[in-house]
Amino acid sequence: MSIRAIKGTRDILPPTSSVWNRVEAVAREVFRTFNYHEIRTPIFEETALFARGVGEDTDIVGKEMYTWEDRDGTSLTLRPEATASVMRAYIEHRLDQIPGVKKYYYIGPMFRRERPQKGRYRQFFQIGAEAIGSESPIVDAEVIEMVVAVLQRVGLKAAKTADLISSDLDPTESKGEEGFHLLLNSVGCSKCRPNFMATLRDRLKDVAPTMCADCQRRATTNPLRVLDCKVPDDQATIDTLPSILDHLCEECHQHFKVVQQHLRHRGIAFEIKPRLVRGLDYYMRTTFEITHGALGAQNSVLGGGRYDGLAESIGSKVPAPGIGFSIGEDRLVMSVGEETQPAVDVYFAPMGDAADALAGLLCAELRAAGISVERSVDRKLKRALEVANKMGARYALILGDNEIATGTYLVKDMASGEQVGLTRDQLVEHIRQKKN
RNA sequence: GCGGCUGUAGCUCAGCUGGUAGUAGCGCCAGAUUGUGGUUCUGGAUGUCGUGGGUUCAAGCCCCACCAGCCGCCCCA
Repeated sequence: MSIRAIKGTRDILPPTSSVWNRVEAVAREVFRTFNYHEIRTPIFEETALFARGVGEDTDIVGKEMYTWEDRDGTSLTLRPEATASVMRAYIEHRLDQIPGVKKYYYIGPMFRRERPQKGRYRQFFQIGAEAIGSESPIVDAEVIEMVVAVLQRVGLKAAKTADLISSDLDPTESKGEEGFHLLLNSVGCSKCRPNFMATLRDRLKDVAPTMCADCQRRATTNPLRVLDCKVPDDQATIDTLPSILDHLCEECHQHFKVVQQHLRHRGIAFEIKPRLVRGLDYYMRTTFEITHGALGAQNSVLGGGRYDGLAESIGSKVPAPGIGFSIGEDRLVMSVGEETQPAVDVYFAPMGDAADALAGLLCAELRAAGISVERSVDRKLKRALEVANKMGARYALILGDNEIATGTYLVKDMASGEQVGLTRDQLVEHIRQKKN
């Protein structure tokens, strides 16, 4: 058997690759308007970075990383996410010395060794952004506003949200299933979360035995996950469990309140979901997620949150509070849907040796004018036009002995079939005009 | 990592209770007189039937293992 792409990886081919390009271009443009700048970090790092940053006990670190030992014995890991790397770079280059809130974005592949499924790959792509250097809830709201802007600009519609706070997202435009849906929560801080965890564990001791097998297990391994259980019979019990939002300390409560206020000011619809749990240890206070109905089981398009303690956990002496998100680009592209690749402007068919000799320079001129050109290598005009048609070319450009004798170029509009003989000067103008 | 389903030409698929692969549709290639496509007509190419074993006189169809994809769980983007 021939060599194939390995499990969980894939080739992104045209025309789908053009959707990826568009999504990335839109993201970059939106980020620019919020004054975010690109950061490119290495694709592998010392394993310890992720172990400490993401958290030893998370599934990501515990069983999903691609880790190997380098020749000198250091343990290296293909990055499973980028926030830890951005923070590492921030600390390493003393970016805290730059005034104001530091804003970075990245686009690139991440690696997690999970069982592949639709919307979940072992090499997948994230578009993410981080705002570091401020604890202000205004930054939280702005980050969320920015990512919502990316989704909208890419053509997604907001879904009808249950406890909708009035909105310019125009929720009536789409049916609940189809659009995207912003979920918001606060998971507290190092002061208040332990209290909540204690009461939650306490309660679970009593109720867990009546719940599903998964929940009984989670009750000890990962109590927060119980809140996220989808088994119908468990829902009644879950409703009786304490909510993190009732256990926030005063600072966290205030912070969360202000985030919501600012989202309302901007008319961004959201749903508060006290059960929203994130799988990375570094999250605190604000967490959020956006789901999209068209995706199936892996319906989360992006997730994010605040990570004020991350810098310290990877060894920084200076605090570096921050908030960020990452978009699952593979999933975003899926929910955007297919698009057709822009067709070539001109399919150029030179016929005969004299035309061949002139062809190169003419192609160069057209391209220099911004016109895309495919030069035919077929000898027969009939064949050339067939190919031009199949490619969806807008124009066929014919140059043979007849044209050379009269000093013209025959331009054929493939849609209408009309042909005109033009001089060299008229040629570029003609094609450009109709191109717009 | 666990469970279920699936795997036949480039794509979508057919293949009856095991008998030696289908003129299938789309696509591709070549023709239907000399420099004109999109419609039409004619002809053609392509498959180690996911891979490797096993049962059988005989396997695309049955059994086992592996691989890959999809769906669900877990988790997350």
